[in-house]
Amino acid sequence: MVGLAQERLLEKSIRPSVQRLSVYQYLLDNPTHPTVDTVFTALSPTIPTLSKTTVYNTLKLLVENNLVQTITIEDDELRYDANMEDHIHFKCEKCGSINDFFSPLAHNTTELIKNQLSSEFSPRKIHIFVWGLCKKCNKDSQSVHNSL
Amino acid sequence: MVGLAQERLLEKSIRPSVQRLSVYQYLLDNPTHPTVDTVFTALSPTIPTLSKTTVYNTLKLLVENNLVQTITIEDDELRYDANMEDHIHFKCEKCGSINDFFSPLAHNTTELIKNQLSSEFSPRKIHIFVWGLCKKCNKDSQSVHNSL
DNA sequence: GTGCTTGCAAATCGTTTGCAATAGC
DNA sequence: GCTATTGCAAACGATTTGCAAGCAC
Repeated sequence: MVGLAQERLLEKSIRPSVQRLSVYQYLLDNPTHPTVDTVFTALSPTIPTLSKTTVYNTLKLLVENNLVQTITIEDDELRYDANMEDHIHFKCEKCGSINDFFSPLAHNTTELIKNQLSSEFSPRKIHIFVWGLCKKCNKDSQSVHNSL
Repeated sequence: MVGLAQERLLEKSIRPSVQRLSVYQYLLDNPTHPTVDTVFTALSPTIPTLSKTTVYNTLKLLVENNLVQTITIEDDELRYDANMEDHIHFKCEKCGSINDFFSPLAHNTTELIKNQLSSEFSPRKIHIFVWGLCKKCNKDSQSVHNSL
């Protein structure tokens, strides 16, 4: 049996080297919007010769082939996401976590914007980013309030 | 008469130095989502002693005081926007221009997302980015098609 | 005079580039 | 063997930091 990662690479005529498979598989397994450094650090033990350049090259290749997308929710570094479905990204400004929302809202909103804009423009990709407090941090800050 | 820029700085207890007023006024006058470098280059002739560090410091200060927001529609550099209303940013992937949409769509979508998420989270800021072809580039590419 | 602001220079850090070594067909 | 891929080292560029000089109240 051939893995999903390998299958997708072959579909795009990308030679499934160990490095490429590992990077792509890592993104598929970890929908945590990792940075280049996170991916590199995570895979280094398994592939001791891995270089950061290869991680950069591989991610660039995957993005160009629409297997992975870049997430620009941070001011200072790029994140990567192998999930290509319409979804909203929520970043907690307290704990820094980035979570996904796959509700119909995300899909419907994306479609709505696409349709409204498509009379004049050709929208290709839509990203919706939300910043605020996540469930946990929200609760924590309420507890603090209550305990005062 | 005191200008709008100065008024807003004073409201936030920010000392309205020449540099700060110039940077903020530039953003108010040029809703083109400039980069740090663009702002610096534009103001340098008027303020010959201006340093890029001051532009960085000033923009950071304005962002912290909610007078300006950062736009992360580019993979590799930050842009700044003094317009704090709900609006959608559209980036043309051909000519690179970034345009605003203030349609009810932008406002309503933002409100919708805020409301839907607010049962569990505390959303503070929402950005909607759209990539594709702008009106002009869209027309150009169609002309090319027709002439084939 | 004291504290805030500015601006130069150096440092930092994410990312890209050049190029030689390596691996796969 | 030839081409694609990898990975090291150097370069690059945006941003931050340290700190001394200048400015405002």
